[in-house]
Amino acid sequence: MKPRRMVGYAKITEEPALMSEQTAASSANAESRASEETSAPETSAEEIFEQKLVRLEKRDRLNEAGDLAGGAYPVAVPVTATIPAVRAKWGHLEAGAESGETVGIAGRVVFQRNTGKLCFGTLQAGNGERIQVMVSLAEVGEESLAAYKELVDLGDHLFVSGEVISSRRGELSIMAREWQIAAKAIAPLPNMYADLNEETRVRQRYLDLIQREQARRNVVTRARTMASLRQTFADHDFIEVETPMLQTMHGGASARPFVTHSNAFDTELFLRIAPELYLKRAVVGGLERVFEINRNFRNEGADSTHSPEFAMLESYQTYTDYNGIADLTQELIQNAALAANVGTEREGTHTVEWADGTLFDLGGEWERISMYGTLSEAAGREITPGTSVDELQKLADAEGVEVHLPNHGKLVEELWEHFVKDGLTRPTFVMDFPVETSPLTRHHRSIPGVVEKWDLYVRGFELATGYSELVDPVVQRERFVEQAAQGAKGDVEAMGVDEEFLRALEHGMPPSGGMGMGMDRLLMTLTGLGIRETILFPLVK
RNA sequence: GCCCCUAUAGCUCAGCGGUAGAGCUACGGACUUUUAAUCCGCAGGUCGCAGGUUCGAUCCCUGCUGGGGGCACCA
Repeated sequence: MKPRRMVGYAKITEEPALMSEQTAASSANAESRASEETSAPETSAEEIFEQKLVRLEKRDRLNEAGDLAGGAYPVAVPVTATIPAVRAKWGHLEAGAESGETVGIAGRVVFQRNTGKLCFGTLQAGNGERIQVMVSLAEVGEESLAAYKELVDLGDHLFVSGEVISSRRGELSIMAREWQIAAKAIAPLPNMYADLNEETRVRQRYLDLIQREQARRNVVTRARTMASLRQTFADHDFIEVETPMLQTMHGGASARPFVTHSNAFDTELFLRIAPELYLKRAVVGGLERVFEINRNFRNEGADSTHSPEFAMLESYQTYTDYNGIADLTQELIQNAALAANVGTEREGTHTVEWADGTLFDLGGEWERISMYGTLSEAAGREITPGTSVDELQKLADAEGVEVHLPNHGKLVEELWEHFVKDGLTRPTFVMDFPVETSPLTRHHRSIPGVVEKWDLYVRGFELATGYSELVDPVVQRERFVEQAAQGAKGDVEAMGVDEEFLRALEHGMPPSGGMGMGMDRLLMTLTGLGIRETILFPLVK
């Protein structure tokens, strides 16, 4: 599909002179042109792009006609009102009424209904709101009406100036006194009443946005969510920073990085997998409440919940811990839900509606459960950080849970997922993880073998994770050294010893709580959509 | 990385071992109140690409490429 399109496009751009000659010479005689085509195989572009050629010819005519309609791509048109504004002001005009007011509006032609002496068109604004325009022989004259019918196609941007009226059937309309092409569409508008197939939706998102209300809504929800997060942070005196995406060392998470090369430094560079190590430097420097919303890149599998590039929120707050940062996280998400609901019937509530119609309540206090506690309860036996690997392995075998490279921590996590995770429907903070699975995290202040970490589970996936941050530079160095040893053994996800970061930490980082949250996943939580729908332009091959 | 499904007109989709069909779009015509306007007429396709089987392949087989889903890994 794609290669053929590319070939065709190349043909078009290579032969502009030929085509305009041809189309100008034969505009009144499609049949003779067609027979010329068959005898001239080098111009076979027409066979593939008949509709485009027709429109290219109209573009030429518009440009040659000069003031007939101002050319195909005027630098400006005298718009005096937006389609939504006209609707808001005159939406309740009674059928057949005339407002006496003249406006100039522009929009994309999405439907046409032309009769002999009266043409109707439907113009669509960027937000999807529509208004009818009428072009009547009595108002614009014979020449203008004929030009309208010949030159205006579905998909064109059209400017119309005229009186705001309501048609006999009560449709709010602009009765044109003047009209002008605002931008000629050369490519035909897709069918407006059948959704594009999924691939086209993603590859040509602009068509999806023109065509599908849900696509437009997703973009708005995402923007509002981002604005809401920033507002909540601002309300708590956080400041936003941007840290490097190109890094000489990758770190801050266990993940395989993308590798690139700097010509200037003649060195290997990594696209960041997490901003953590830079944000912590910022905290050392005195940015006591700091956050970043930006892209991370992970060279791993892609599916309905994972994209190679994804937007991530990370924040750090001094003089709080993983409990304090859980409070903040809940507030951030609940405010985002409020923002997503603005203008809907659920305005003012934390209950969001997913694309499939499911209502999901994000309100109230979210439960904080202990990983070991809930696992013990569900398994019907006491499981603690002291439970032996043997005993855990027996339980796993009995339950049919397979664990790759089992150790205490992995067994506990896998068993917890098996016994508890699927039962979680409400947003839930799962607290206190086994130390083996979180080597970069601070040990629990009172429970040995456990770290002060939580995962926030929503819809069965991890939406966010929070920590009481490890700030001891000596312990941090030990952990890096262990990681580097793993790397030497071939673990592609292991990070190296980041001396620059350690130097910062040696200057003292205050006790802090830290949190990371996937933005695309937050949008999935608020909309119920897959990750490819929440990202405007997902990576496609 | 493994398994399954899928690719047909500008768009959305049928279809079948005997070289393709619908709706909308496009093109020609009629129509001064339409709402996906309607009516009449008429075009448009290397059936993803490359091989193979066959008298004959869009259809069956193999490989490749793109897309979707599942498993594994990860946020």
